[in-house]
Amino acid sequence: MTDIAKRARLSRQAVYLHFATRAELLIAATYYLDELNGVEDRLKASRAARSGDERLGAFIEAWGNYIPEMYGVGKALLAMKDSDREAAEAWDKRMQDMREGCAAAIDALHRDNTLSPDLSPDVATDVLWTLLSVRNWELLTLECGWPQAAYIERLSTLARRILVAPST
Amino acid sequence: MTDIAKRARLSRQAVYLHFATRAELLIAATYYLDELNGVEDRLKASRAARSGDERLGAFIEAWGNYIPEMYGVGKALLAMKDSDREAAEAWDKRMQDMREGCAAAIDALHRDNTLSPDLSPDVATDVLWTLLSVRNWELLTLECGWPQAAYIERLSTLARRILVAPST
DNA sequence: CAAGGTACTTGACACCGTGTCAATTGACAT
DNA sequence: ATGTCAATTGACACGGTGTCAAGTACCTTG
Repeated sequence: MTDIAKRARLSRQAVYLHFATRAELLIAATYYLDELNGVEDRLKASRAARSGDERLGAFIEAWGNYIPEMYGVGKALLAMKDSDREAAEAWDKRMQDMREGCAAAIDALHRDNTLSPDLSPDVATDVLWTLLSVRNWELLTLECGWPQAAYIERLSTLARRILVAPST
Repeated sequence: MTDIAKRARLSRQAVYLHFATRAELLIAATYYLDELNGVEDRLKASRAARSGDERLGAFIEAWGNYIPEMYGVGKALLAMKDSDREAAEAWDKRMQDMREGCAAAIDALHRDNTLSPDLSPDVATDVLWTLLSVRNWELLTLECGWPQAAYIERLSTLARRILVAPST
């Protein structure tokens, strides 16, 4: 909080006039960032895709490119998840929202009859959701050094290979 | 530290007579757990497998079943990774060791000529390493509710589908 | 101009968790 | 009986979050 106040050229106490707790501040920051980046619209765009396969690709691209934008605040929120109920709920809600995107993509595949036959929609959603987790992005880009573009591209192929039935 | 001391029926200060810092204690705990569970041997067993495919399966099973055993301490270590150099190094070392197991399995596939042709060994190792991360285990079993056996089985099929070239 | 409100300041303080230190105790071995 | 070792109690420093009180600077409105 001291650091944040400094950057804002405020006293630490003044920050508390705007946000009651650290968690609240971070959560507000995520909303602000979302608005700034027009995330809603970008995710909405992925819903326009016709085929399930296209939709999957569009969703991965939209979400995958969103991660680095929110990673700073996201990491801070994640770090306090274990000790702060408010932070945990905010994070989990975000992840549940994201999961709906996954479920929608899987559903589209399912309707197309292109969902890999040995995966139920639920399990497929679990897999996609986990594959696209922020932690995985962290590992692949920051630890393994994948450039962002490679991350998007490789995850798209990966997801497709796992989830989409091989075209006869 | 207070809680740990209580459980050990010691004063908090006495704990510091044995372990200089919280991080040191947790790290020692991981070593102790490893020894107790004979993890070395179990991982070694996976090296005996003949084909790359077998080796991959054995490794996933060994590591995947190791995760829940170390998860308690592992989580505590992970939680302080961002704020404690010692903890970060210990964790990263563990993950690097695990990565070697991944690399060995990928290498075996590569030698068998059964590694999926559109993946370089390095990228394949990155993918397997990420797939088998503790965070992914956490998401799939604790958040998605996969039973441990399902986790192992599904991850094996998943990994195989991603990494192993479809047999002509 | 005066009064009031608003945003902010400084400074003090409580609470919690980690880590340190000094003085003491009790058991055991030589 | 003496020394050593493991543990105890109690106090304290430090850093971070969150709270509170009192004061200030500025702006609006009557």
